[in-house]
Amino acid sequence: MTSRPPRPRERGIPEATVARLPVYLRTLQALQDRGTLTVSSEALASAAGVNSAKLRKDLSHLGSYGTRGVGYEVEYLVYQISRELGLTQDWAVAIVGIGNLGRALANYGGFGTRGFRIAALLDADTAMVGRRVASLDVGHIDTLEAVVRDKGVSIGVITTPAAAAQAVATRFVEAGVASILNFAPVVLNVPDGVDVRKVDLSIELQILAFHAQRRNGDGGRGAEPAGLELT
Amino acid sequence: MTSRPPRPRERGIPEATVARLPVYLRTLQALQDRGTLTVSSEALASAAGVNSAKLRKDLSHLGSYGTRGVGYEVEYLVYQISRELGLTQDWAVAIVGIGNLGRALANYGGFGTRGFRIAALLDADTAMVGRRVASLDVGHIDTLEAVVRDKGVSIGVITTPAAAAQAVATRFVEAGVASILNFAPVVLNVPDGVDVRKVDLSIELQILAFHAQRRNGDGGRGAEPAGLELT
DNA sequence: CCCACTTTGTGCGTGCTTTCACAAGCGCGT
DNA sequence: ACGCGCTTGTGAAAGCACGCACAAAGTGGG
Repeated sequence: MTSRPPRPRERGIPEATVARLPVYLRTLQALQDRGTLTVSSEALASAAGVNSAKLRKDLSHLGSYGTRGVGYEVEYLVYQISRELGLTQDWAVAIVGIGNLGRALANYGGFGTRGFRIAALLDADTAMVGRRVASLDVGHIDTLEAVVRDKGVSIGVITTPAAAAQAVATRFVEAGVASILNFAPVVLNVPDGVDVRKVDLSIELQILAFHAQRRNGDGGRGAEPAGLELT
Repeated sequence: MTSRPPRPRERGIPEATVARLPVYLRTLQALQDRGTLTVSSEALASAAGVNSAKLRKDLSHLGSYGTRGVGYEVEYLVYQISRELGLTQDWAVAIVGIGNLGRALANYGGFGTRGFRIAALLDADTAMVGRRVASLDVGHIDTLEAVVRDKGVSIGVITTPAAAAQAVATRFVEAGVASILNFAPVVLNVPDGVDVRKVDLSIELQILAFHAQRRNGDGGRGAEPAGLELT
């Protein structure tokens, strides 16, 4: 029953492409640090771990930024991708749930290179409130709305226990945050127009386990311990 | 095609389906905890945040475990999915890189419910080696091969700085670990047959930023359709 | 100026994913 | 026993994504 207005798909850059742009960007920045000035699609694709045709098609969605016979100018491409991803502006991030994971994220210095700034840390535990983590004072969850408003937070990160995640998400949304990164192992329910991405360790492990089981003898049992052969 | 060891296809469950099974599993376990005995595809899909037709098709790849007119028996389905994902056996996990993130993972109690067991923590920093984290003694990275062999490690988790990740991955592979979960922001280069999954915070943030920028007035092109307003 | 060589940008075929729509099955009340 | 209502399982269609292969476009040498 989503009576959403027509989805104009707009200037559609395919979602699959968007997901790869950050990888290209990082690869290009590594090249830049090494002083590389231009790079061919073949070389860049190889470094980014993708097919070169796919890379060229991905980049073609941004525009024609390459030079035939030469390749792409690294610096220029870095700028174009950054701009497309919105990294030329400043994004204020709030992290809710300052447990082990929340602290790890807060201290993760290169929080994705530039563009993102951790503006606030919030927790429900009064024993945690007031403590200083990563050069920020941990605030109480009750101040979420004020913090979002005063600090201009536009991205919310949820690292709370599963039980608290939905409530935090709802408060984020009602406070006007439309981008949420969820580390809690629950499916968040949010209104249309709010963008939720989830990072889930146990899901990744389970997918690995599935393939590992298939590689081994499969069946219901564990078969032999890890296969010893490779190559 | 070259000579693939056993069978390349077997009972091909689509990759997209595999990625969703853990979500269904978790949702079912939540229902189970609440005492629910059976669930319809509609209700389960809603709770898992997917379309009910998709859910039914996904489950149909495992077999016909539902009852028409009734739905799915929760407990039975939990078992079937668990078995398919390989969670009925025990997976020994080694975490390399005991920084903030590594510690967070080590302490993350419900490491994805049952099925996974953290068997070892390794680090290159001698100041960290010997310390006790999450009831385990941190070992030195040089013992990786011995630990993998002795503890039967089949899944490696990399939480090192980017610069060290590739070397660790290579050592894992050569030690016989064919499943790697990588948190370091680099593209890992591994031989065929090794399964690498990556979890990358900054990539997720950048994708969120892209969509957020698009929701707003956009940064490069004013392609904003009429009637897009919020608050 | 022309030609050989390099590399981009893309049309097109192929295969995977999602969604729709409905026949087949199952339980229950009568 | 029978039919009604509900729900699964699945063809079929539509939509995406991927990768090949090649024309177009640019560079550099003679």
